[in-house]
Amino acid sequence: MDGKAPPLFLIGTLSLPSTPKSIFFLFLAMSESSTTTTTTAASAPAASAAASAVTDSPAPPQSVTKSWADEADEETAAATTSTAETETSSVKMDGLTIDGNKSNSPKLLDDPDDSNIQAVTSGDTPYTSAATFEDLNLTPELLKGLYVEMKFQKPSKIQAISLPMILSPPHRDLIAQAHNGSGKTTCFVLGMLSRVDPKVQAPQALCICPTRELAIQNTEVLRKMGKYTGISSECAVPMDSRDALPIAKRAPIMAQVVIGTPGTIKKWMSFKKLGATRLRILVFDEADQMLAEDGFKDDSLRIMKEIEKVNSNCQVLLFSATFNDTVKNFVSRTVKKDHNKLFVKKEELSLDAVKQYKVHCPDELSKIEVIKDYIFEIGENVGQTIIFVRTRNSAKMLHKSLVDLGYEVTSIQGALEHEERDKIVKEFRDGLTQVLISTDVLARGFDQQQVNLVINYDLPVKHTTQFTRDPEPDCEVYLHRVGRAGRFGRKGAVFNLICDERDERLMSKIENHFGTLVTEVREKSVEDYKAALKEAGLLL
DNA sequence: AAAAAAT
Repeated sequence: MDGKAPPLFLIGTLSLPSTPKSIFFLFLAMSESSTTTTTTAASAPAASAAASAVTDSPAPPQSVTKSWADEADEETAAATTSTAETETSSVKMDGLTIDGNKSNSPKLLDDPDDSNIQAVTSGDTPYTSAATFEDLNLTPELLKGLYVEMKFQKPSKIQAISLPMILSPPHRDLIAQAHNGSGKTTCFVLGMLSRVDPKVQAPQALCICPTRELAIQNTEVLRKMGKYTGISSECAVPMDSRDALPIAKRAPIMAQVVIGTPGTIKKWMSFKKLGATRLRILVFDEADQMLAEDGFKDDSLRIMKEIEKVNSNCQVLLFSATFNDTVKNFVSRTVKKDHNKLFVKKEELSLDAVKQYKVHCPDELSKIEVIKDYIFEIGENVGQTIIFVRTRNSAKMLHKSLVDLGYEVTSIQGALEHEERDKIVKEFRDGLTQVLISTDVLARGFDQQQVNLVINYDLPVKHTTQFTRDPEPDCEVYLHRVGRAGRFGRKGAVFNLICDERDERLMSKIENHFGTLVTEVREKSVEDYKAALKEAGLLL
């Protein structure tokens, strides 16, 4: 691309439903390939070609830890050299240092969207940021859903920028990154709903998600938002044993929107029950995971190919809060060449509204002590809590320990039966349970506004380096876990339980990666934890 | 080999 420093333009100020006073500045880069200059009341055009480059940061060496997670494991000392990805920074950002607003305007704690999004648009289509939902030419039924059902007032920042790109011809593919809890789901759900032709009774929008829970959640959001549109939808996740008619015997899917997990969608397609000829829009939620080598890459590409076979004009949307360099590079080659993209620098990705802490625990057992003696003591009144663990076994064991101690906690992990998973999530959503122990099955996307506290019982570790002497943290997963708190700008706190030098190094690598400071809590007294939660804004 | 999906 170009190596010139593109000029910057201030294109809009917006506010969010839950944060009425917030003001943000959005800078977009403009380059020679387009010269757009329309302006509306509170918005202006998004721009063209320019791009982003992100780099990773390293950190120090070794040690070993014993945890329940490791019990079933074998210690292999095969030292893997840290992943040195061949990153052709085909994209660059020279003059694109868009830190302008940082120094100018003080950050508001409850502002979920206070950082910059880099927009790179293809061709010369001018996009005007949407100041209101009315700007988007939505049907009255859909607008009503937004206002009445969803109780939205105005588009969030990512919505304001991405929706015009999604909705206006020529309906280019879009890769969009935005912060956790900033309203990505609304972007693609609204996109799907508004691109469906109500008169056509066939699948026209397809959304693929990494977990059953996310597919169900997204389906629920779509049904709520689309309540007045009459648009039909189907959730493609494995069904409960009993009332499930074998797919071979089922009638073809007529629903206009299908949201599901890769396996079931593949299955439906291979049984010719899910036709792709009328598809107009294909969405990958948590797209980086859906297209990652150790994720669902094969499934995703397979599905895309199946669609391409019968359909040449299906818009592809890729959404996630994280795109590491490797995935980002691959992903850009997966979609059509003239796609648009929105990216956030990784340093600006961690949520300022969620305060991060680390707690030193001498050993594995003391982690439980910290949880019950301190965090539970004061955490009960600050909302719901999710405790993340690394393995299914950890989930089971920690669950048992806490239940034996008399606490009411539940746990979820992929080995549970579907029904059981659904039940546990429902109980948590209904507020019947206060504390949920989870593997990374819920690390991404799970949206429960009452969750204010996240505990990393185990830090997330990259699987490939897990048994090396100096494992790498999984920074993406870390960010997603943290993002379970602080939904839509709410306040939150994370406690990372650190046990040994290995954990120390993981933690500091995470801090380096995001350029954030994780405050240490001295496990001395309940007062210290109270102070921490006060600082996080969760206690008075 | 983790977790995720699902055969």
